[in-house]
Amino acid sequence: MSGSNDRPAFERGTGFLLARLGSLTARSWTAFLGEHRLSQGQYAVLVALDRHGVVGQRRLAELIAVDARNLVPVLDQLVDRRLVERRPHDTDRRRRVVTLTEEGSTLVGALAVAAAEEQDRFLHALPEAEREQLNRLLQRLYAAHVPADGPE
Amino acid sequence: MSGSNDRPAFERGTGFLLARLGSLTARSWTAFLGEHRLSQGQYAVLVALDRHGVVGQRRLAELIAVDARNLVPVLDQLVDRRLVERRPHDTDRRRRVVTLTEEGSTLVGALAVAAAEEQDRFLHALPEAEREQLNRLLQRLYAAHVPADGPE
DNA sequence: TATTGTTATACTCTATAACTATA
DNA sequence: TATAGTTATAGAGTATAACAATA
Repeated sequence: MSGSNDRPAFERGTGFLLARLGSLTARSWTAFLGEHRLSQGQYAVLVALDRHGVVGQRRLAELIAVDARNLVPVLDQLVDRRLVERRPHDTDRRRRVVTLTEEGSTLVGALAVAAAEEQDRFLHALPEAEREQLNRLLQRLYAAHVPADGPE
Repeated sequence: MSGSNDRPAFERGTGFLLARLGSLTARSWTAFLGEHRLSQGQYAVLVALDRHGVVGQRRLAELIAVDARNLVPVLDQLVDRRLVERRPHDTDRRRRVVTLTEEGSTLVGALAVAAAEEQDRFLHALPEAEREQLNRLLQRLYAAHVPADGPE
């Protein structure tokens, strides 16, 4: 007698699966990014900057759904490697504006193909149509939890 | 000029979304489970045991897709709270067999409704049909990465 | 030799509290 | 008074390396 009881199957609940699959995906990303000496958080910053251009740290933290405090050491490391720059804001002297350097931009571009292949490996169990379906659903869910691209 | 360039939108890639949404889901679970003094890992163990019954630690680690070494302290805590028991295997003296206690089983049952509500809150952006679609896709993906229910 | 469980250790991610300098 | 960035710190998740007991 193993493998069934009279309770709902939370092990198959969407929330449970999202958390576990997120963990597995993060592991996969970590292994892949480690080859380029990047953490998941660092890569998230690079990708977000590549898409959104110049932003303040607060806005950047929102964009990648991490806490602004935890963003500080991540940016420190990226600045050390000259992949991003922190510069003072033109008018608001509280702010420090973050941008990709030439080198950072090049790295994101170079990783693009390999990252796509890595993703394909992880999704190998799903045929193309289902992958697109999954992607659309995840985009909608993500948009509901992360503030969209706004002004400034 | 912000919000577009000529590169593929990795920020919207499935792997990226899975990792970020997994993180957000884990945060949501952590906040919810914290009210019951449970970590995500502890809850994963309880749920897995509730479904699969008596298993060894190696098999248990596989079932919830965590490393067997990291399972040790998690089980220690659960044993301290008398939610699970570790007992010697009947014939193989290397093994220690893990089971839910009466108290652990009761707790999982008590959390069932609240956990379902928590999940609904997180998925509020998707209508029912899409939620089921998402759940099916995630189940298939999860099954491809985690060994299914086997003998013993 | 291989397997089960374990310890020690380190890095990443996340969260709470409190501080500074500006607005 | 509120906001942008920061520091210190702690807990949880994951990973590598190495070990004892048993098969």
